[in-house]
Amino acid sequence: MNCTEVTHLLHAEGKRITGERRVLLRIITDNPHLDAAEIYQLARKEATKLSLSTVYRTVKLLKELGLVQLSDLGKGHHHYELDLKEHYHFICLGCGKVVEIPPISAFQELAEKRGFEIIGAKVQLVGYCTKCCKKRARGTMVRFAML
Amino acid sequence: MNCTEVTHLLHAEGKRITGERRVLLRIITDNPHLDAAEIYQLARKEATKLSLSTVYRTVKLLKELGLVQLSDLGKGHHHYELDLKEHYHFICLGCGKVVEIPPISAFQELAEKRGFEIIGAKVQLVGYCTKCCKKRARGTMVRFAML
DNA sequence: CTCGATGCAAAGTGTTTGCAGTACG
DNA sequence: CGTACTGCAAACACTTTGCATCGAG
Repeated sequence: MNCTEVTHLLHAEGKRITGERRVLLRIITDNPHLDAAEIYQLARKEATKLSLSTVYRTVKLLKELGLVQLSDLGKGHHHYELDLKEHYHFICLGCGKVVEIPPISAFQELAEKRGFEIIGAKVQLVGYCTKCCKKRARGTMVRFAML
Repeated sequence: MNCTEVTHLLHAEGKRITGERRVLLRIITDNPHLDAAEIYQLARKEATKLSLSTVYRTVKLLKELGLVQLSDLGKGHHHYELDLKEHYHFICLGCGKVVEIPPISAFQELAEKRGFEIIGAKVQLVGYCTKCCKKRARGTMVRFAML
């Protein structure tokens, strides 16, 4: 789902394509994991008068149309991701980095066995990235085995 | 990780085991996906004077010790889940039901290949459950193919 | 032109914190 | 008995809403 497609869908839904929306849609389709404040910050560079309300209203609209999904990657507030087709993330507990990982194909069998219909998959692996693994190996012990 | 184990760990960390914490720990270890308000509501049945602050403080404590994980199952606010070892959820877009599904084993290879260390996995499949699939089959068309 | 979209400020949520009193260890 | 924990209320951060105005269709 790219910017143009989203715009077409909005239009098809009878929504108006305003300057603000054009800017917001491009930013949201270009960037995978932004929160409202980050979208606002980027948008203000192009549409200087744009308000935070409009960011929220646009994001809410996209959410209602099923084009965007809320996610909380452990940062305590919402991030927005374009559509819910597939999201495979590895989140590093050491540095907080979020890395995209390739999809895993084992889900469809499960759905068939259970009579579910799977629309999207969201996988979050949590752990330590290569760099933080090394850092931890040399560093002090962690509190518990599980941390 | 059960209630007793969590209590032991708290104690080992030099934390005090108060009446409030006993109640909260039991509720949190017994229930997989509660939010702060729900924990509070349940806890008030046993500890009538317990405050919402204490719920938040306890949950925060558990989070800092790595015993509980925040998650946003698309409801717009935080739910708390005991530890981050493994969480496999199927979320129904029709009725909002959250179903536990069995773990998938394909992650470890990935980690080895990339030099990651995986501590926990959180998988959210999104779609329609058996009941809602049938309902949809008879019902009206949805807005877009993707919804 | 008309009605949906916007900016602004004010109101709502959910969460955190300061402080004085309480009770665990 | 000291100090970590608690309840309460006030502060805070993020999100939503009411209203007058603007502008896409």
